[in-house]
Parts: sequence; C-alpha cells; structure tokens
Amino acid sequence: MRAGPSQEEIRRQNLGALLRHVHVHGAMSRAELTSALGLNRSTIGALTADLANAGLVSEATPKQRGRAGRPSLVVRPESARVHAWAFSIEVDRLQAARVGLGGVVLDRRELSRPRGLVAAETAPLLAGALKEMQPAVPPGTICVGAGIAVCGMVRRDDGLVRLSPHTGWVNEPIGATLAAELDAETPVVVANVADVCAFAEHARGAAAGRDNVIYLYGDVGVGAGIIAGGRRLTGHGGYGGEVGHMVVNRNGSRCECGSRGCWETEIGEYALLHAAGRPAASGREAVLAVIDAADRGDARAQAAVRQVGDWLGFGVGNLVNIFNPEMVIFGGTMRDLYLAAAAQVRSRLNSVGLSACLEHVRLRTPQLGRDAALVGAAELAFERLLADPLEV
Amino acid sequence: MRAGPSQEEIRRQNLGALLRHVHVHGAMSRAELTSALGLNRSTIGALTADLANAGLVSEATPKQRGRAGRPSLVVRPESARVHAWAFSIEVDRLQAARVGLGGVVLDRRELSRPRGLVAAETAPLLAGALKEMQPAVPPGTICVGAGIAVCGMVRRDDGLVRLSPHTGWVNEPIGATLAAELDAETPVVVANVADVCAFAEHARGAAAGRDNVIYLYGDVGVGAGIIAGGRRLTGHGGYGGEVGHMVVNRNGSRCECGSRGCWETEIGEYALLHAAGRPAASGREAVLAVIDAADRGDARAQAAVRQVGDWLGFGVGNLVNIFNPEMVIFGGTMRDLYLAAAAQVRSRLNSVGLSACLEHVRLRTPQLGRDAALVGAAELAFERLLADPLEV
DNA sequence: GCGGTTTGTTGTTCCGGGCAACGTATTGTT
DNA sequence: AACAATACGTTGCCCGGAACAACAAACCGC
Repeated sequence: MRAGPSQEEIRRQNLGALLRHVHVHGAMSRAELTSALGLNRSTIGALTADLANAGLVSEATPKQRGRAGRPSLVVRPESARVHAWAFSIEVDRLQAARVGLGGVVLDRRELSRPRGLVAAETAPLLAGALKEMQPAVPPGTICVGAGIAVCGMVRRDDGLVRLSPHTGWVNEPIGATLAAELDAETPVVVANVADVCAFAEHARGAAAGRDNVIYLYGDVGVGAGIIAGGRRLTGHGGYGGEVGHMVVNRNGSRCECGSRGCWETEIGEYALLHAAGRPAASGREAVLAVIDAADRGDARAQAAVRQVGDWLGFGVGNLVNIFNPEMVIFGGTMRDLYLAAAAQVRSRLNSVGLSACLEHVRLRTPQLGRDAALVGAAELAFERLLADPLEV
Repeated sequence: MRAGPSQEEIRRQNLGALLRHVHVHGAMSRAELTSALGLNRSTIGALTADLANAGLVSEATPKQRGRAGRPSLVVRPESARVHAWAFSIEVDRLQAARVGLGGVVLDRRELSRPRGLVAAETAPLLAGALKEMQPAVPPGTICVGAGIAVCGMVRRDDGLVRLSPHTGWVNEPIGATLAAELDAETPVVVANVADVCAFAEHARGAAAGRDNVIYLYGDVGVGAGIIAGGRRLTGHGGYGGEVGHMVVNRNGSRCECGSRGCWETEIGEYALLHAAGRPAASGREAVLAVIDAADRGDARAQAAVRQVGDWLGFGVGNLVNIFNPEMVIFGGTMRDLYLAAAAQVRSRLNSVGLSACLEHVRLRTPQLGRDAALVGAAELAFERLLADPLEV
C-alpha cells in the first residue's frame, strides 16, 4: 500500500534498466537501447553519461560500419573495472571467482572441501582464495559485493544457513563470518544454490525471458529455484523451493531431515547408487559411472536409472500441477539423470501432470554449465548495483 | 527489461494507491492518507480532487471532533455509486452479487445449480440474476466490470474454463459467453475460486499484510490460491495452484483427472464420506453430518475425520516445504475439516514439514465467511480501476 | 561534393511532486 | 469573549526528469 515512485526513483529505475540491459545482453548501441527501453534519445544520452561518469559503462565508436546514417555509439559494461566476488559452497568442494559486470568470469579458484568444515573454518578458506586473486585486480576497480551459493536452507534476512543436512551445517552464519573477513564496505549476500542457478539461467541462460520456471538442482540432496511471475520465489523466511523434502512415498526410507520418503530419498545421488547396488559415494562421478554402465548394457544399472527417472518424472509432475511453469530445467546431477532417463521422466510426467499444465512445459538442461552457481552468486551481488547504480 | 515508469504513470500509481487505500481500509482522513502514502499534503489534495471529480470518492467534514486543530476532511469510497458485478459458479449453486467499492455487498442472489449445465446455459442464469438486481441500481452509477469465480482451471488470457471435473466442464468459454450477455463496455474477468478467495483474504481478511500465503479451498475437489511475495501466483497459463492433483499416494484411488492417488482423492468431500462409510453425496451438509457424528462419539466417523485430517496435514506439510508460507488458510469444507481434526493436521504437518519452514506458519480459517468468493470476484474487476482510476 | 539518412547534442517545454507561506477551522486558556 | 496553540487545506513557486524539436555530425551511395 505504498505510493508510487517519486521522480528521483524514476531516474534510479531508468539507470538500473539501462545498466541491466547491457549487463545481460552485452554491449549495444545507444540506438538499440533507445528502442529497447522505449525512452527518448536524449534521455538515453543523459543516462549513459551518468553511468559512464560513474565508471560503470564506456562508450566507443563502433568498429563495424556499413549502414547509412551517423553511427551510434556502443555502450559496453566495464566488465574489467566493475566486478563482484562469487563463492559456491558445495558438498565436496568450494569455488571462488571474480565475476565482471556482464557476467564474465575473470578469475577463479577451486578447493576440495573436507567433510565437517563449519562456517568459521570455511570463511577463511574463501577469503584466502579471494586474497590469492586480489593481486590480479587492476587498480581503480569497483567491487560491488560478494555473493555466496550454499547447498542448504538460507535465511533471507541475514544469510544464516539454517540447515544443510549433507554438509552437516546447522545455523551457520556464513554470511556474517565471511563479511568479517572482508572489507567492511563489501556487502555479502547468501542464497541457496538452486535459487542462484535459477536466477542465472533466468537472467542469461535457458530460461531467459521466461517468467515461470522451475530449476531443479540435485546432488546428494535436491532443491529447486523457482521463478514465478518473473520473480524469485523466496517464501517468507527464504526457505522456499525445498522440493527435495516433498514426501512422495509415505513408506519410503528415512531422510536426513527426519521425515520419511522425501523426494530426495528417491532421486538423490544415493538413491541411484543404492538402486544400482553400489556403495554410497558422493560426487558426480559415481552417478556418471552408473549411467555409463547402463549405457553399456548393465541390466541392474539400467533398472536403477529407469526407477529413479520414474520418480523424477513423478515429482516434476506434482510441481508442474502446483506451479504451471513454462519450463523445467534439470541441473546438477539431475541433468545427467534426466538425459539418461528422458523417456521415463516424460512418460511419468505425462501420467501425473494435468493436461492443461503439461501443455506448454519445456524440459531443458542448463545453458550456463559449471559456471552457473558462480555467475548466479555474482548476480546476487550485482542486484544491488542494478537497483541503484549511482549509489556505488 | 522495460524502463521505469514515466511521469504520467507516477500519477496513475499514486491515484491507484490512494483509491486502493480507501477501498481496502475504508474511509479515512486526508491527514491519515498523507502519512500512510508518504506523500505531501498538497499532493494528496490534488489526487483526491481528481478522484472526487471522477466520482470515485467523496469528501466530508468529519462528524467526530475532539482533537485540537483544523479537522481533516474524510475521504470515503463511493461505495453506492461505484460497483462491480460478482459471480460464483460452484458445484451445486450459483451466486451473483453487486459489490460496491470498498468491498461491500450491496445486493445478492443465489440459485441452485442443476448438474450438467454448460457455459452457454449458465451465462443466461447469471445475466438474469444481474437483470433482477438492475432496477435497484441508482442512476448515475459507475460499473467497473464483472468478475467470475469458478471451481475449475481457468486460462488466464481469456478466461476459458479448461477443465472443471466436478461440474463436468471442458473448455467452456464462460467469460466470453457472459460478456456477450452484458454491455459491450463491461469487461469480464474469470479466475479460480481458490485464487479469488485468497485474493480477498489477502486484501481484507485473515491474510491482510501477509506476503506469502496459501489459501486452501475444498469442496468435492481441492485447489489453492497462492500469494507469493505479495503477488498472486498464476503460473504460465493461469493454472497454478492445482494442489489437489499433487499425487500423495501412488497406490491411491483413481482421480477424475485420470491420475491416481491425487491429494483430493484423500481429502475431498467424497474421501471423508467414503471413509465414514456413507454414500457419496456432494455438498457441505454431508461433510458437516460426518463431523457432527464424530463429535457425538460415532467411532467410524471419528476414525474417518482422523484419517482425512492426517492426509490434510500431510499435503500441507509438502506445500509448506515448497512455499515456506507464513500462513495457511483453510476454506470451504477444508475449514470444517481443519477445525474438526486440528490435532491430526498439526501433528502430521510437524512430522512432514522442515523445522525452518514450520517456524512462522500460522494455520487459520477465513475471515470473510460465505462472501469471500463474491468479494474476491469483485476484487478482480476492481483491479482494473485501481490500476488506472481515471480511465473509467 | 551532394543529397539522403541516422544519430548525438542542445535548449525548451511540460508534468508531477515537494516546499513554504498563508488562510482556516477547531481546542484550550485567560 | 479574546487570544494563543494546533492542525490542516490551499496557493504559488521551485526542482527534477523526460519528451520534443531543431540543429550538428557522421555515414552512405552516386
């Protein structure tokens, strides 16, 4: 029930819209921006002048000439001079990267993650990777903040990791801990991996331009990043999208969350390994090994892939009925599983889903590859900049 | 990726915010509006002048005096002069009402609905009820449109009822059919009952001010109206919230949708009657009879209530994990069931739900009573007015 | 080089909200 | 009853932001 935006907010929003446009779509001419944003030439000129003045974009005469008329200046994001730090905390590894405006990964480090590491021990590792990358940062650059993707439930207000069963974290304040290791001016944002990947794919990946998307991310556990009506679904505390703990089988096996028959006990990495009669080993390699065996004709592995693929389609069917998305993206090990069992997934999905909801659903794999989590984490940090470009 | 609002849109939004405020919170003084909307006194003055000029609000010197200073003019919505038509199509009855700005039901009619009535036969009945109410409409009134609440899946773009299993409708263009019966200028909006009730409870009922809410509506079938991040979750085609067809029991009984073990086969009206060993009779009375019998000590009825209540808590637990809402509202026969089996619901919810998601969930019953669907349907029609008050 | 075309630039206009000064209606005090 | 105090409506002015139009600049083809 708030009033509409004031006039200065118009400027903020227009600056943000322009910067976001070149951030997402890459360098483009002022003429293109004029038609894309629906603003006047002179307004675009004034906005780019402000942004260039703040060091966020640069203008240049285009190399490629050929059309009639005066060539339009090309506005490009200052990818090298404006960046965010991005971190990803996964079950068995840590990633750190410097990501430039425009979503380009400028530098990166990867560490294996020993089991049982709490936040107080993890933050120094991340900060260390950052310090390692620091010397390569050219002078005069702008850092807009840091984003962390965590495989667990993250409280939106303060970035506390409430629960991350497969890393063993309970109430770990990773955001605050890392912030203490960094400059006081560097804001730190934390979110769930699935949410972050969904965000990235929605901004510049497979889901670009789609307003209702479910990004399913699987490793040991399963979570979803959900875009509903063009906006991220966070829920009240930030724990939305915990679809891995949707109970699909009341007689199923115990889940680490304490319940029984959660979806992730049927489609998580361990489920596939168990069905294939293999030891419970974490990591994508073990999953790929089963799929590989199935490809080579191993009957037990084939049955396991079919069974787990069936459960995958089952849960997706439920989600499709609840959300009526236009796209479902399978990320993490769900990608491999979906590709190996697409027939089962589709078939079960078709039997569970309502025909109206199935009508426009596309099943896809991510486009951003292994960088999705890092790009998405950086996107979290960039969000502040895009909301108010001149405040930095 | 659109640009921010232009200056004229500021005016529209401020007019809408002011009108919405008095529409939702009732008549209030210009001074209160000034602080509520955060606008200047002079701006509020100009806005109310525009709205009063358009006949949407009226100003009056307040009756109640007592505080020092010049008394502030009271702005009240022109409830009698500005109205919408509201309709509700339920399994066994039809409702029609004239609802004034501010959400007051000015007049209403109720018809029982014979089974097997298609849209082409229903629309004349609704239009007839409207014509019956027409003579009581004072001259010079403004009608902003008509809203219809339907117990079925509604395509957002054109209001086509894709599927309503329990009324037997398939691809019935109720919106277009009713529009043809009315003035050409009266826009008709159609939506699902649960969505509409959620909208109403969110605007002025139990969920006022809550941004993440699930409104569960049950009769023969079960659907949910979902508010996520303060906005209605519609999904891509408008079919979002079909939680009744979330499969919770793979070995369950056949559902009318063609699948097996849908949630509504476990908690719908027939489920309770079947568990209680009674004939499948539609309508709230049959449900209340079972609950009444359970209250009076009928062991079989008690077991039925417990069993269905357990399934109710089970599904709500799943939804709580997926959406992390701050409130779940039980409407329709779900209200009676929840009140009768609150212990089972809570207990199963606690065992299925993740503790972080359970933390701030409140379980509630609706505040708007039997008028919820009509008020919500009217709200759909008012939405256009509130988006651009002077365009009418 | 010249007209045609497209775009950047500049000065002007328009619109909407904030602000301050003033007028007005009520309460409380002497 | 007269006065101050209080709170509000009203009016005129200012400022910021975008649209618009006129002009200048840079490209094309001939």
